[in-house]
Amino acid sequence: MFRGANKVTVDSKGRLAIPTRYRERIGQRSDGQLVITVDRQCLLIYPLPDWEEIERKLIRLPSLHPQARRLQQFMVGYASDVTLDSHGRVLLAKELREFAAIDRQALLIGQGNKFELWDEARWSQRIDEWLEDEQTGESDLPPELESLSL
Amino acid sequence: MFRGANKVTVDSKGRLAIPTRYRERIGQRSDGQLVITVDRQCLLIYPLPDWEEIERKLIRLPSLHPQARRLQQFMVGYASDVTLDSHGRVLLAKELREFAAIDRQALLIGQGNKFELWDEARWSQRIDEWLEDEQTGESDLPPELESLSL
DNA sequence: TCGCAGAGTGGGAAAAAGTGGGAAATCTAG
DNA sequence: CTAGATTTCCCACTTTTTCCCACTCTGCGA
Repeated sequence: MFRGANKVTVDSKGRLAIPTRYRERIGQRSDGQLVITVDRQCLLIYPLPDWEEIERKLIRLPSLHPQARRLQQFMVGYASDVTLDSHGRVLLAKELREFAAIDRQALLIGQGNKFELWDEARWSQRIDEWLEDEQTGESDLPPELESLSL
Repeated sequence: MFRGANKVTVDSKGRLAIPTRYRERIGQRSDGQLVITVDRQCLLIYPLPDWEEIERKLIRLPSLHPQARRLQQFMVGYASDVTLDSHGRVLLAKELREFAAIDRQALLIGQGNKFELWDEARWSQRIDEWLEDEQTGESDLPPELESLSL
């Protein structure tokens, strides 16, 4: 399981160093092969085998449903294969950096079987939104959440 | 599986360079032969064998059904055979370029067994639509999507 | 406190990919 | 049959990518 948040920097060539503590696990799981794709506002980073499972699920969705089609289009469409280089870095394609507005400072957030990669500014904006929503009590939670005990 | 987004440029002669990482696969699958046809807003690029399968399916559709007829007409009608040249480029027929409003800057989007080719401006418009819909909570998702865990 | 080791960062050079243009070949129309 | 136009093929230049090396920084132990 990947956990924890790390500040990371993307250098001028678009390279991103994966924090060392994850490298061994990634090496084991997929021989250093990762797939990076887009979410609404951030990028998602999967070990190759985990991605392949997701991809299978996506492809099985009904392709005439516009929302499903769009999800396929974006997630599979942007998915890019990368391999860790000799220093444990991966190259973020320009298209991905543009999509997620990632310039230099970013946050790598462990999320179980994947990572999220956020532009620093967007992330803090998101924190603000979260706190605001809590304030104004925007809480029509789905039943699964209602009964969740933390 | 083809995946990933690439910025590509169509030169003044209408030629499009297929990114190298796909070439080997295309060479194996169809000896460099591709079929390019139209979708509603973009072009579709299939390896020849995959296209032939699609074509068979299309032709078997009930030809009295107006929507099916139209799909046949456009997809089969515009389908054009191309071969990779010595530098891995293909020639986009003028009719196809006009149909999809592809002028110079375009995006090649891997979608499993095929590619989509979008005019750059149209594609970013599509991204905007996606983000908007998500915002406004247009969520009559099909059950397959509701329960999808990424 | 100093120095060493591991991690992170930046940059240079070789190689590969992308791009554009020209010449030869083919086609079309008069 | 010929002249013009279009297509096809190939070559050369430019840009990007990739690989590798070197320097810096931080944290830990001596």
